[in-house]
Amino acid sequence: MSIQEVAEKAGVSSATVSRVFNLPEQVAPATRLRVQRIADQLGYVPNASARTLRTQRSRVVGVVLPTLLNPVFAECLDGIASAATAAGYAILPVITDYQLAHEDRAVNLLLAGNVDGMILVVSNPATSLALKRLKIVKLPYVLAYNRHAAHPCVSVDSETAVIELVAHLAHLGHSRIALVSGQLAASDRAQQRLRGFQKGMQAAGLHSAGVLEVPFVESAVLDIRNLLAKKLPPTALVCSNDLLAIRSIRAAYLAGLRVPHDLSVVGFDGIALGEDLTPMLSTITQPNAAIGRRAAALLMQALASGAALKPSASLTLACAFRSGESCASPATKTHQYEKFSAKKT
Amino acid sequence: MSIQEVAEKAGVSSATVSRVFNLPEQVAPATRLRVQRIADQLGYVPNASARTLRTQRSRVVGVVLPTLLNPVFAECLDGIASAATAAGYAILPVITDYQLAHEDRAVNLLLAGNVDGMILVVSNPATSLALKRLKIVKLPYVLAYNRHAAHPCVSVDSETAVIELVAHLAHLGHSRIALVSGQLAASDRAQQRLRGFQKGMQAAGLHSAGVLEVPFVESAVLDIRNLLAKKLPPTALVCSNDLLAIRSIRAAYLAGLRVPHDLSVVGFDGIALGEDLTPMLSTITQPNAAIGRRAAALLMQALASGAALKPSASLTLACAFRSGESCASPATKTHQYEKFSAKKT
DNA sequence: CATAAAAATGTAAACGATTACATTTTTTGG
DNA sequence: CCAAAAAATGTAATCGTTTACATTTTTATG
Repeated sequence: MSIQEVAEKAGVSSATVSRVFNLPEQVAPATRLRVQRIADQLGYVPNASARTLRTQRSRVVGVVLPTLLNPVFAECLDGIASAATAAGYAILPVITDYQLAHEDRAVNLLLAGNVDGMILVVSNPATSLALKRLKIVKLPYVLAYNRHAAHPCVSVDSETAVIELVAHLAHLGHSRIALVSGQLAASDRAQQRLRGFQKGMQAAGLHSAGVLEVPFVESAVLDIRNLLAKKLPPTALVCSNDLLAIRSIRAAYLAGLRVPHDLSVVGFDGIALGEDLTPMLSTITQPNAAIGRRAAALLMQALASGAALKPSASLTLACAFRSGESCASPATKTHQYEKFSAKKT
Repeated sequence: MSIQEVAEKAGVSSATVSRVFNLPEQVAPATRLRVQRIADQLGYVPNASARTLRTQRSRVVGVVLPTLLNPVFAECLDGIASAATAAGYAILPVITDYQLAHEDRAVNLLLAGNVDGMILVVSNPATSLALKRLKIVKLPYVLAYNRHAAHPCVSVDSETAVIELVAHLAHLGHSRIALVSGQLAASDRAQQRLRGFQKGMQAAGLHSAGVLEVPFVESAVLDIRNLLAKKLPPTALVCSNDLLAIRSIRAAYLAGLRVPHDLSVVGFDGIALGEDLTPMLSTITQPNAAIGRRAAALLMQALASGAALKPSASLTLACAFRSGESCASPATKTHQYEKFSAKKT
C-alpha cells in the first residue's frame, strides 16, 4: 500500500497525497477530503523507512538502560515514553544488564537503527566508550541518573542527599550506621552514594559500621544478614537503592530484628511500590518519571532546534527524604530518649 | 557516511561493500578486509531505513503494553527484549495505560513504524479493534497474557489457578474469602480471575465475602481497608494481582490486622519483588520473563518462516502457587493451634 | 595453453516517501 | 474580461541500501 496507489485511485499525483499528510493546508479542501477518504479506505499509512530515508530524521529516540527489573528504570522509561509519545517520537530501548560490553553494543545497534538521538544510563560516564563514540558521530544524547561535567545529564545530587541522610540518622541517635551498596563498578550512582556516606559519617564524627557491596542479587539477603549478625551490629542501614532496602528489611526479619525498632533501614530511589509496603519504605525519593520526561524533553528540544546539546544544559532535579516507617531512633536502652545528645563519637 | 563513500575510498563498487556486510563469503578475502578496515575507520554503519525500505523488513517488533509501572509487564518486556536482541531484532514499545483509545493509536503508530510484527497485551482480545486491524493488514502478532481462541496467545490459565487457590484456602479453613480485583473492564485477566474465584467458591460450597473492584490505584488501600472493616470481615483476600496484594497487606496493617495471622493475602503474578518482601508474598506465580521470551520466539519464528501465526500456535505456560508468608490458616480461636502448627515448616 | 567453469565484481533498478521547481488552475481587482 | 498574483497540483530527483543480472577476473582441467 504505497502513496502511488492512493494517488492513482484518487486521481492525483503522489506529491498531492504527500501534501495531504504533511501540509494539508496547501491542498484544496475537496481534493484533501477525497484523498483522505481513499487513504483510510485503503488503510494507507506512510512508510516510515521511506520517510526517514528521505527526510533524514526518524523521530525515534534510542534509550539505553541497565535493566527493567529495577522499577527505578521502568518508571524512568515510562516517563521517557510518555514525553516522547506526546511529541510524536517513538522509543527504541536497549537493555545492558549493567555490562559495559552491552553498552557498547547497544549504542552501535541504535546508531545503526537511525535514531535521532539517545537517552542513556551508563555505568560510568567518565570512561564510557559508548559515549565517546556518540560524541564523535555528533549524535545528540542526554544521560539520565549519571552525573558528569562533560556530558548533558538529568540527575539528582545523590551525594549531598546521602550526606544529609546520614546527618539525619545521626541526629536520630544512630551511631552504628552501615552502607549496603550495589556494585560500585557498575554504577556511578552507587559510587556517589558511597562518597555521600563517607562524607556524611565524617561530618557526623562517626565511623562506618561497615560497607557491604552486594554483587549478586541472589545472595543479597544472606550477605546483609551476615552483616547484621556481627558482634556489635549496625542500628541503621543506608542502602544505595530501594531494592536493597527491601532485602535489608527481609534480612532483618530473618535475623529476628524488628524494623524500625531494632534496625532502621533507608533506601534510595523512591520507587512507587515503596509507599505501599509495610513498613512504608523510608527512602530518598528521586522523581524517576520526571527524570525520564525531562531528559526526553531536553533531547527533543535539541533535535528540534538542531543545536547540539551542551553539558551546560544539564539538570539537577530535587530529591527528598521520605520519612516512611522503616526508620526511627535506635531503641538502645540507654540512648532511646536522648536523641539530642546522641551524637557522641 | 554512506555506502558510496566507503566504496570509493576502498576502490570498489557499493555492491561489493554491501556484500561485505551481508554475504561476506562472496567477496575475496583481500577485498573484504580492505573494505572492513575502511568501513570501521570511517565509522560506517549501514542505514537501517534504506535497508528496510529495500528489503521490506525492519527487524523491529512492536510491543503494546498497558503499563511499565506494574513489574509484571516490565519483567515481560525484559523477556521480550532479551529474546529479540538475541535474534537480532529491536523492540519498539508503546504504552497504553489501559486505555482502549491508546491501544488503537499504538497499533497505528507501530503499523506506520514498519514493524515486522507485534506482541501485545490488550484489554480484551474479543472486542479489540486494534487486533481486527492487525488481522486485516495480515501483520504477524502474538498476544501475551491474553487468552482467546481466535488469536495466538502466550498465557497462563488464570481461571484454573484461582479455582485451585480457592480450594486451597478453603482447605486451610477459610470460609470468608473476598476477592480484590483490578478494573474488570480493562483486563481480561481480571475477568478470568474473577471467574476462577466464583467457580472456586461455588465448588467449595462457600459464598463470597465480597468482590471489591479497585478502580484507582490511589484509593486502593482505603477501599480495601473499608472491606476489612465490615462486621464479619473476610479472613482471606484473593487479589487479582501482586500490587493489590501488597496494598491489601498495607490495608490490613492500617486496620490493625496481622498478616497472615488475622488475614491471609494471596496475590497473582509472581513479581520478583514479592519474594523479598516481608511477609514474603503468597501468590500464584506466572513466568513473566518466559511469557515475553516465548511470545517473542513464536513471533520471530513466524517471521522467519514467512508463515502466518495461527491461533493454534498458542502456548499455555504453567503457573504455580508460591506459598510465601502472607497466607496461612485462619486464626479462629477454636482452630488456631492445630492448623497453624500443622502447616508450619 | 586454451577454454570452460567458478569466483569476484560491477551496473543499475528498485524500495516509498518528500520537496524544489515547473506548470496549471483559480482568484483578484481594475 | 484580462493580466497578474495566488493557489493548487504535477514532475522528477533524491535519500542509502540490496540484488538480479551482466561483466570481468581467476581457477581448474585436459
